[in-house]
Amino acid sequence: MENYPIFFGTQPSSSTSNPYHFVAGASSHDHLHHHGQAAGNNTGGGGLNQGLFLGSKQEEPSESKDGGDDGAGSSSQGGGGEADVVVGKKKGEKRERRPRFAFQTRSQVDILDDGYRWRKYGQKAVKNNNFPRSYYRCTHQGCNVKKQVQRLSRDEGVVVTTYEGTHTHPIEKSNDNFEHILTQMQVYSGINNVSQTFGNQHMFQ
DNA sequence: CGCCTTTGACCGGCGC
DNA sequence: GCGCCGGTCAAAGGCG
Repeated sequence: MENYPIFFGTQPSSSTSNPYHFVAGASSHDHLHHHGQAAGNNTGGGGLNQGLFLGSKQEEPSESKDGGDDGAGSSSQGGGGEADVVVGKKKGEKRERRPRFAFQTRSQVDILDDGYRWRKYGQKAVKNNNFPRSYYRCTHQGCNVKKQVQRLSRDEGVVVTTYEGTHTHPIEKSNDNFEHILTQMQVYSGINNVSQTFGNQHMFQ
């Protein structure tokens, strides 16, 4: 997972075929000031997942054993990959492919309230990162959306959140906070190979 | 009292 | 085949 090509400028990836060509739907629209709007796209992750993109699962070829402790930023970007996550059942059962998308915010807290209810089901230390990664699942019945939250060891102020799957139900709360999150949200745009920040860049801290 | 976090074990994939 | 590594399970405890 360290391989997400959403790194800021750390790793200039050639990324001619970067799968992450998504633009935050909310910000590309007018304002997301009205919460009702966000709740409207029930298919999306509360306005987030909507029309976003498919992430890729890519293995990093080399790197292998711990390449270094703080190597969080030094992981390879690999390049292209498939655009789906395979959640394989056993033996030739159907493979679910689900959209996945990651973004990073600068925040003091790991838990970003995006309007959904999440239950934590695991926490694991990952390589190249001093901070553990947390695994959450949407508690709504029948909704198997997952997300993982990880803090960069290099930059303690940056939290990477990865969503996986699509919500099958409307959002539960009005997400006022989320507007604030979008403000700080940094998304890697493969097109220009630059990370862009939405809204005002005044971030606390 | 119900829901959620915590935490170690377990499991499967992959590289060596 | 073995061990590493990331992801998930499930029991037990915590908190509102």
